[in-house]
Amino acid sequence: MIPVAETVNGNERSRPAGASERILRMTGQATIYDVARRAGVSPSTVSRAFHSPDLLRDETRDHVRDVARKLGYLPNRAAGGLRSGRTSTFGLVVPDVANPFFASLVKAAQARARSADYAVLLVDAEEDPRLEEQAIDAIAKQVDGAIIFAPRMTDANLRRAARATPLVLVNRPAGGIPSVVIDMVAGMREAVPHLHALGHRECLYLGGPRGSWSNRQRRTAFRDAARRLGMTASVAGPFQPHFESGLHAADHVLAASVTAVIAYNDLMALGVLARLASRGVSVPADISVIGFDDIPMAAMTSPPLTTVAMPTEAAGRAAVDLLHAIVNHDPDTTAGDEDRLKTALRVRGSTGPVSAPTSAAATG
Amino acid sequence: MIPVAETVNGNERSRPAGASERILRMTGQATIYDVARRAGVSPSTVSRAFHSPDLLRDETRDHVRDVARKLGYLPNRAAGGLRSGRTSTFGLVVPDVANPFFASLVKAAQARARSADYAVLLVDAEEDPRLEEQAIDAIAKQVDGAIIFAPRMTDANLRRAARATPLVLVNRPAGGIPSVVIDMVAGMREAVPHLHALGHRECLYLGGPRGSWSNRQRRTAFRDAARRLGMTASVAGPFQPHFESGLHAADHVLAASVTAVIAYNDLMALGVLARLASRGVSVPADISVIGFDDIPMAAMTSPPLTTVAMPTEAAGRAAVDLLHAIVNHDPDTTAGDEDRLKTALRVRGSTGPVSAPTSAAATG
DNA sequence: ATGAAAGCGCTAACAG
DNA sequence: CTGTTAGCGCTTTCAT
Repeated sequence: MIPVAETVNGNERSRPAGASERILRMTGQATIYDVARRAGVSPSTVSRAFHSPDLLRDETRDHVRDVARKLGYLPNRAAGGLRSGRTSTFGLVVPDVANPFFASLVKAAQARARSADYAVLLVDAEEDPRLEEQAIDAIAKQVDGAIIFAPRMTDANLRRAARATPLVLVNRPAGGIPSVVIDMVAGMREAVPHLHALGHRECLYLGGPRGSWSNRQRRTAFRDAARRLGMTASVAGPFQPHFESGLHAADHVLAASVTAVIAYNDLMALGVLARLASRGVSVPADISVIGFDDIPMAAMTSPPLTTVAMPTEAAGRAAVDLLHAIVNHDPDTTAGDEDRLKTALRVRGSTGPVSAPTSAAATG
Repeated sequence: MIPVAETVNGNERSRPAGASERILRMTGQATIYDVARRAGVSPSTVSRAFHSPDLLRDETRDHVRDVARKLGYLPNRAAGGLRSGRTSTFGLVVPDVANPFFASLVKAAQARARSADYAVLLVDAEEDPRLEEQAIDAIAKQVDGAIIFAPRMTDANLRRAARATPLVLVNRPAGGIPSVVIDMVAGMREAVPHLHALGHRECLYLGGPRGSWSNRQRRTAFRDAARRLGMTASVAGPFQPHFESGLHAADHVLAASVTAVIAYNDLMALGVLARLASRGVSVPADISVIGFDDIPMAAMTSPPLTTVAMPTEAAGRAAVDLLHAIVNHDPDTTAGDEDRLKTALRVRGSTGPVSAPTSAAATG
């Protein structure tokens, strides 16, 4: 038999304690012990060189770091987390990363997490409430806390999940759990009067996913605002929050013979726009369309889509900040906190008033 | 002093070995020891109940699982990984999650990873090559391998990173490292002749990010294809691959007085479209525009944008499959493997030929 | 078919 | 300032 190799990639490998013959591990990686040995210090000193540099003489610190770099030492955070109880990782669960709305939230959250030196474990729940629940359980122990965008999970399940790891909910308040919510009601209260001012008297809300808290918020606010102005308000749905749903929903719009439409989100609104155009209906001359979210692409239809802008990036950052504060027991943060962010109607392009209201539409 | 609590959330907590007085931990979570004690078995049996169920009597397995569920036991994968060397987590590094192109890749990869029971650690590198490198180092030890979409990293750095953890590169071959590449050259070889057939004789390529491998591929293929057909080919750029860059780039298009434009990606192409429209230029009557990527929104401009469709979801899945095969030492996978996926020109809407070629444009 | 014991790589008391 | 020691929660030989 060939004698056991003593070096891997030129780096000596050994373990001081009881272990005598230490060989190469699967991935020839330098551990904290290798660095310690090579630098002629103890493992604790290596650890301190990175985590508590001020406890070390500058000289020692620099030397250790130098050796570490030479050996290509990369710390195993999971191992450290096991001991310290802190993984420096946040979970982030969203219904659909491919949806620009969530994508920008993910991006902002990721950036913010990084600047606080946290990694992000992402789960795309594929708009499936069961996956949302499973996801939280699956990652609970690997993270210091999680940001959950799960519009369809029940309060009970959310609370159960919150026992496994600190949670921050987004756009989905559930008693006692800290959350960041975007105030969509305010946006609806701008959008409906806007349509009214344009002369519309019959409007239709195209609903989002079944069971979605956001959708209930928007729908209720829509009905309230319309009723208050004496407008005829009808609703259709539920629809999946996708472009394709908008294409399909456009037929409901035409059937309902309304002059104004507010869609659950931009993707749907864009779908409506596209289908209406292919049906020869002119927007906004014949029908006005408003969508929520304000994704960048909404600006580029002609005329540009009027939207209710949701501060998604701010929401992503706020969620990370809140979670960070909770995990680190910042004094000025109480459990049950709820960050509330504002929406704003964003009117783009020409939106001339319509001629005259058409006949009433059924309320569903 | 108050005697130490023996139960947390109703679950007894204790540790068999040397540790005598075990108290509650920060998050009152059940460990494998709690389950073991409660089920009257050893920790190894609990572990086996989940990982090697066939080694146990059905009776034992069911009992243990039952107790585990009752106690709300969630395994700490990081701890297991420490021992077993497998974290069941993949890293995924992309330049920009908010870009629909990457978002759909992330989504597909995530879904595929989950179905193989892997978690995904996501890093958004913010189009910054330094962050790309740091990201890999930062997550190397927390993952079993990583999928890297880093168009700007150097081969040397990539190879260095590949020593830290198994890597699969996307759209960025680097000698020896397994990769999944989308064959953009083929797409360009369809797009340019398409424009030629439409009567165009002067075309402009709007370049992507500086240093991007993808961009070099597309640009070279563009020049070759145009030259072969005797077309006047010019290029502009580099541009950031965003909608806003397209708005700006549209001015180059008008200045170059070409009749056809191929943009680095859809986002830019849409920006060009928007700006041209606001300048009163009619597409495709005056100028033809083609973009790469084929994001869903590209279908909804009027007329719809002609695109070169990139199989992003397939790429995401392929990358995960390849990485999975490598990590698990599947026999039919060799290091240096390169999966190659095809693009396809997707012509949408009316694309009538132009009247006559304009004067030549400078080649840059 | 199950248990006992050792230890993954790291950090945190506690000593000096 | 630095070293020693003892685990974090889990998996895995090695014994039964």
